[in-house]
Amino acid sequence: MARAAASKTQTRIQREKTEAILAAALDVFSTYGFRGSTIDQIAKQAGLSKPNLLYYFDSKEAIHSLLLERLLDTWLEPLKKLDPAANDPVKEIIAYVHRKLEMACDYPRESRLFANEILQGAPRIMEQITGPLKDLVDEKAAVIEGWAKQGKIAPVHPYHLIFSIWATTQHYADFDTQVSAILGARSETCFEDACDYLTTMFTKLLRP
Amino acid sequence: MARAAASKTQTRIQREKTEAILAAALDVFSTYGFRGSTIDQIAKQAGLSKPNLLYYFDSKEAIHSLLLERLLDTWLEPLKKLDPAANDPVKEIIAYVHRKLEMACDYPRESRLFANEILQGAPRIMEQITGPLKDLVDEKAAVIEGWAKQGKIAPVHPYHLIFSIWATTQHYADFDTQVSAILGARSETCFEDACDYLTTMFTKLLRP
DNA sequence: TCTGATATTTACCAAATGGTCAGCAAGCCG
DNA sequence: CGGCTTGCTGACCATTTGGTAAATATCAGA
Repeated sequence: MARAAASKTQTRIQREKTEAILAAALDVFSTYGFRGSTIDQIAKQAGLSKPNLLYYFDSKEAIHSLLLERLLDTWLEPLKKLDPAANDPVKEIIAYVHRKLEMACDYPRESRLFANEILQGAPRIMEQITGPLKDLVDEKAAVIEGWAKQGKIAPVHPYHLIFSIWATTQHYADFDTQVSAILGARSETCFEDACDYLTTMFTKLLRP
Repeated sequence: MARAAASKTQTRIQREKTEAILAAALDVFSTYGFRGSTIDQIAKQAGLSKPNLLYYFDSKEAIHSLLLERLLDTWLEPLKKLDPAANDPVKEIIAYVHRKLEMACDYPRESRLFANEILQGAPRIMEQITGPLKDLVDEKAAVIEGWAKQGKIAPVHPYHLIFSIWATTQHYADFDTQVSAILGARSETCFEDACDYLTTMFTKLLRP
């Protein structure tokens, strides 16, 4: 626990500075990964000196952990909202795709932070993956399979459906550099085009 | 240029050691990214001392550059093979998906190396992206658009089609940790399931 | 087997990095 | 204002890191 955060009631300055640090850390970690990032870099980005930053957080790892911890909740929210009782399952899944795409476009740094962590073998969030994340996916995969058995959507492998939704949506955040470079001027309508494209793709796939 | 590699004819040892180094470097770089990897780590993995490694390569960056350079050719090959004269465009694109998926599964480290580089803003391969890669994609996107206009495939945004193929196939290499953790025992049939799933998805999308 | 080229090691360096500490400065509250 | 807590800094430290230099060991060919 950080010295400053150890007290029960945070002061105004504590709140402001910790948030500034986390914001800066998100920038840096999402770009360079954990090992590729330095405290100095984060401190500079946050407008603090290194010792000052370390007054608020005990270590580099502590910042990273807190960031990942906070991330996972937000990250799972779109899938959590998938309603098993929806009366139009195709629309419900498409809505999930839209939420996911929006999240990737609104929070690209979060997406990259997550991608970096997974790429490196998820050393710091493996428990979260095999725990809450897996549980949620298992649950929702069962829902999807149920819909398929009832003939409400076309028969698809539920896990690979989820993977393909993750892959296609997060691609726009994680590989943004590449996407922008290739689209050039077309980048301006990228989000709308992607939204249309993915809607079509998953609708065609899922319509019974 | 590395001292050892400067000579025109490489000796047996030079060939062996450079390959060992590149193999080790691929392992390390693909996991930790450029900044997160150390020469010591690579040297150890290759069974060499650090100075000995630096006898073959001038710097950490030199190894990384050579790796990326070699990578891009292999990486673009599947798309290059997309035949504009194919008489069944849907099948032709599906075949491309299969080549891509196979490549992701056979060369996951290469996929991750590339992913790491793009995630970090592609500082070392931006020219390759805006150059050869973009040119190839532009060319093939035009082919796909042609097919769509002729009614041979359903009308789709050609660039986003390509992105979605990249995203879905590379996902199995880049996010393997996550995929395996979630599938658990189901991982064994992952490749076949993914192949089936993607075939269905893209066939449904593209069939006119 | 001798010799020159190639290969490898030991010892080293400067810079960067994660982190600490003692002391000084600012806020806050009576 | 005075005093106590909170916030911040500069100097410092040990370790790691990328990289070098010189000395030594190994190899291939005459």
